[in-house]
Amino acid sequence: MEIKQTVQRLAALAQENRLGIFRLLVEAGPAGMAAGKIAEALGLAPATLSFHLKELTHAGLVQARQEGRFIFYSADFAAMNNLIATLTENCCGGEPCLPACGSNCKE
Amino acid sequence: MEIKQTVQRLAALAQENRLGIFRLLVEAGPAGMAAGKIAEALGLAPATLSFHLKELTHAGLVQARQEGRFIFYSADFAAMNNLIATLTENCCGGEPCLPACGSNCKE
DNA sequence: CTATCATTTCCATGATTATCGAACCATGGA
DNA sequence: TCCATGGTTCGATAATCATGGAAATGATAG
Repeated sequence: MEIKQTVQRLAALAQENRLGIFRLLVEAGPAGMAAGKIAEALGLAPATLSFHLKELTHAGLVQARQEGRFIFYSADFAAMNNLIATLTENCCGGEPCLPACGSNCKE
Repeated sequence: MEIKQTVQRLAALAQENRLGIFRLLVEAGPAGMAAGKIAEALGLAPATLSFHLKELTHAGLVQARQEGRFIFYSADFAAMNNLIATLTENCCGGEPCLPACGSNCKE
């Protein structure tokens, strides 16, 4: 992954509200969540939420899909994978410095 | 890992110069690298480098150690592990959304 | 078409960040 | 002690970011 893109994605997640949004969307799964619901869940003003969603979308970490009058946002898991893979390869000396794959690898 | 700390570490890496510094330090390994060498390698003014090193140190991603007249900075691999683990658990729906541990898991 | 609801865009504001020259502090050798 | 060298802190500046009210847009139902 391009270094510029890595920085952009890290920056997108490096903000409390945006990280909260993303975590919520991960929880929500591929179906995603309407903008209004997100705003409600996190107590954000519509304009503020929109601003953050734009950041996340622009970074490629979330996707938007219109459904009726609502706009559903969902996490882009592949993008997140790429980011984590890049960090692992690129910032852990080639070999993952993880205790190898956390708790879910060999079980 | 605390969410505040996660945000702080993401923010520390979400800047081109700082990501560059960190990658350099990962390459340098546990021995680390003197501040001057980092500045030289990345073409940063001393004050600018110092500013970024402080960010990284404060986020717990790098460690400083004085050696003679030099100050050696090194990547804190454990901290990076924690960050990646947190992102994996927390932002990939509990189960890592990675194609499972990249290329290095089962080999 | 119009009314209405969901969301975005526009705009202003305050806060934070990045940069770097200059002054300062610390260490080790003459 | 005094100097040279390696780094940091201070201070100023410009740029970017976060926030939310108000107005505009887009979509749908009636």
